[in-house]
Amino acid sequence: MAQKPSLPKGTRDFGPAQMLKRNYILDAIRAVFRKYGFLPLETPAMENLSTLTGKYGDEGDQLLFRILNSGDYLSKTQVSDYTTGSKALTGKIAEKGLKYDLTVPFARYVVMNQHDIAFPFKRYQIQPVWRADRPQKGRYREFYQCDADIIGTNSLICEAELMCIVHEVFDKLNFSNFSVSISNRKVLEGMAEVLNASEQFSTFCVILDKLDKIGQDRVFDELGKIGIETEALNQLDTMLNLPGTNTNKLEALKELFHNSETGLTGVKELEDTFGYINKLGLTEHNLFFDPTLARGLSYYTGTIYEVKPTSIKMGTITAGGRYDNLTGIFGLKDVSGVGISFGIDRIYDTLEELNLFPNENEETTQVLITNFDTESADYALGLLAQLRKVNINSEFYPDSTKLKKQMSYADKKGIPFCLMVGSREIETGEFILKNMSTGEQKSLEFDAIIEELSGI
RNA sequence: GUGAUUGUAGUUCAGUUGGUUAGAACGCCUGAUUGUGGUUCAGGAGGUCGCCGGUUCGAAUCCGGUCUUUCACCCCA
Repeated sequence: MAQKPSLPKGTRDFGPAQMLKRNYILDAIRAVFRKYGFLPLETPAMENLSTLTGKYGDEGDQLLFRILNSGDYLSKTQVSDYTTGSKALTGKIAEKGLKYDLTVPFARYVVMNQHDIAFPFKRYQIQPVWRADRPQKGRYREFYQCDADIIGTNSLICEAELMCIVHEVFDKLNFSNFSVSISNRKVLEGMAEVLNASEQFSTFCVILDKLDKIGQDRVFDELGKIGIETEALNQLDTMLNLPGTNTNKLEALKELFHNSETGLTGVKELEDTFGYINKLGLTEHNLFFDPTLARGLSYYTGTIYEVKPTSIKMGTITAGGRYDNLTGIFGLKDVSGVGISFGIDRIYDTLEELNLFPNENEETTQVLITNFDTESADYALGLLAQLRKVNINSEFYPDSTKLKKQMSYADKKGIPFCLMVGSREIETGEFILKNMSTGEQKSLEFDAIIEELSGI
């Protein structure tokens, strides 16, 4: 008895209709990455666990998919490993894991190839990653990341260029209802200094990050619980709700940060970044300095930013930031990088919800030649070859079944034209070309048909 | 990892307090139309009610387990 097939939890098939749309997004992203001078890179699906573990925190380690060793994987274990618990045991029976993101394998690659790489190194990478998370809305166990990173320079011009990339990609996709929030981790450190909470900086960020989710009141409650005083919270309230333009906000922060060197550096970096953005000709309409932005704790040290759609309810669709010491964990110190990651799955959902996918698909077949019988099939194959020679996407129905079935196939596949090549047409040298959307048919010589089809 | 939730035809879903042969819409197949799709009409096929076990004279329905779906938390894209 046949068993019902199924997919592993959190994974999906992408059918032809979905793939055409996904490729539409990926092509746009890839084209812009190339335009800005990024080179492609791919790394293996699996990495040594020693490369992956310890880079994403304890939580992250638990979310790694581990690959069971090949062969007699129990040969290196003892009964005591089993009784000690699964952690001790997995270390001995699994040496490899599926990659968790693209950034750590990239850092591993840069360190391994540091002598061949011309710095600053600009690479883009579009690959699936895997997390053993419990799936939910917008979260899968296998999903794609589209990353571009510049490593080996501190220049804030890179930040500005990444902002241009964001705008250019979404412009290419005819999507304009998004906003970019940008901040700098040094600004957050400045805030923590003003609040006298530098010691608890990472806790401070975790709580602040919940702001748009649980609201300022509850965030302040939690901050109060970790010992931040009411007076300090009043100052924080001021900092988080600065009025005016990006420039106004940064100016105001300078006053508030007069005792925090780190904070002032952060403000300066943001000012410089905005300056470069202007010089690159990008209007700031979709770009906002947001002092409440607190994402990306793990390795970000400077600029941080994220992009969200404004007209619909949707999480972050693109994000990134600067990391000063990611290669340091593999032994290459003082190499700063900054990157961007487009979340194609969420961009897909956004474009779908806003109905922004183009209707026409160049990739689908333009014309279907119908199959009447063996003799006309031989003739039709010659015409098929000629159509393809002039780059008209075309196909020939492989079986000489009823016309009804063949045309129904063309209809379902969205093929705009059917070409009838039967004994009558072969005799007269005029073939019937049927427009499937209007139902109109013309009897034309083959040259005229090519002309008709190329003129689309 | 924690707490909920879902599963019935290819798809989306009905299915009463546990009671005879589990239904609908859409889709699919055949014909009306032997050289014409998308419209219309007539007919037809299609189900281990997720899986395993339990309660019962009797289970799609109640109970337990398991897998799966979706959602929230943790965390993250």
